[in-house]
Amino acid sequence: MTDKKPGMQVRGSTTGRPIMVLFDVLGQRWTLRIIWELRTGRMTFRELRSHCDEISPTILNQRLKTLRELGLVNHEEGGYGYTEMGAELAKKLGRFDKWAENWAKTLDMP
Amino acid sequence: MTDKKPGMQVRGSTTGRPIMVLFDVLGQRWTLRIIWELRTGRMTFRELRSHCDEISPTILNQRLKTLRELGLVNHEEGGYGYTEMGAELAKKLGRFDKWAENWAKTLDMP
DNA sequence: CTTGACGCTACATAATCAGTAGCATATGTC
DNA sequence: GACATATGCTACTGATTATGTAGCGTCAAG
Repeated sequence: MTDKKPGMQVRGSTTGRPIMVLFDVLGQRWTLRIIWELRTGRMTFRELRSHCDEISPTILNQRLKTLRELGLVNHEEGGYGYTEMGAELAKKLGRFDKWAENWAKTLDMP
Repeated sequence: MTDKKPGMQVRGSTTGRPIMVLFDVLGQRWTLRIIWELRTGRMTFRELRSHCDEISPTILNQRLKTLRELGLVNHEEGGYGYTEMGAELAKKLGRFDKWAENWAKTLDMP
């Protein structure tokens, strides 16, 4: 089911280029959100689920499985959380927050 | 159809927080890829399509519509390309490339 | 032996995506 | 004017994914 790994072919790319694999994975619904929510620390499946607005457990589980296989998230004492690489990625994503605020302003926004 | 704008509610978030809107949009299939492919410059619908591995025109059009409404992409002389904000976003995404290469290495990879 | 939290699965329905065909407009060529 | 070509895009059908709700099996505590 989860057979996305750098080096393998992914939807829309026969190269297996890591960035393509990454985009392919992040381009799945909820993945970005899940990574984002974990920024506040480790949490259980159910905690994570409620942080993600009660996302369906089916999807949450699928995403966590993928993220674990890709070495971005793990599950140990304290619940789900980042691996080292996962933390790096999350840090990068964090930088979008400020940008998004500005972006919102350029769009005539609340 | 495309009613995603910062300040509005999106899937999984009642706050309309810009970062959530962003993640919601980027979490749609092909969106990241489309932004990525435009990095080499403006191109026509059809050119863009072939850069994206012949993505269905239905989807491409939907995504472009959304990206245009969100002020990230526009369509003028020379074809589709970034707006100012779009270029900023793309630049940020570009930084994932190197990270992804390293990430791939940590996963025992080609 | 009941209670509660945990990680997760089953299953049916709804939303989204994909793939192919082809239209309408514009531009250039003869 | 008739014809070819490129462009942006829509229509339509079938396949894939996501959603939502219920609840199971395990474990630790009371």
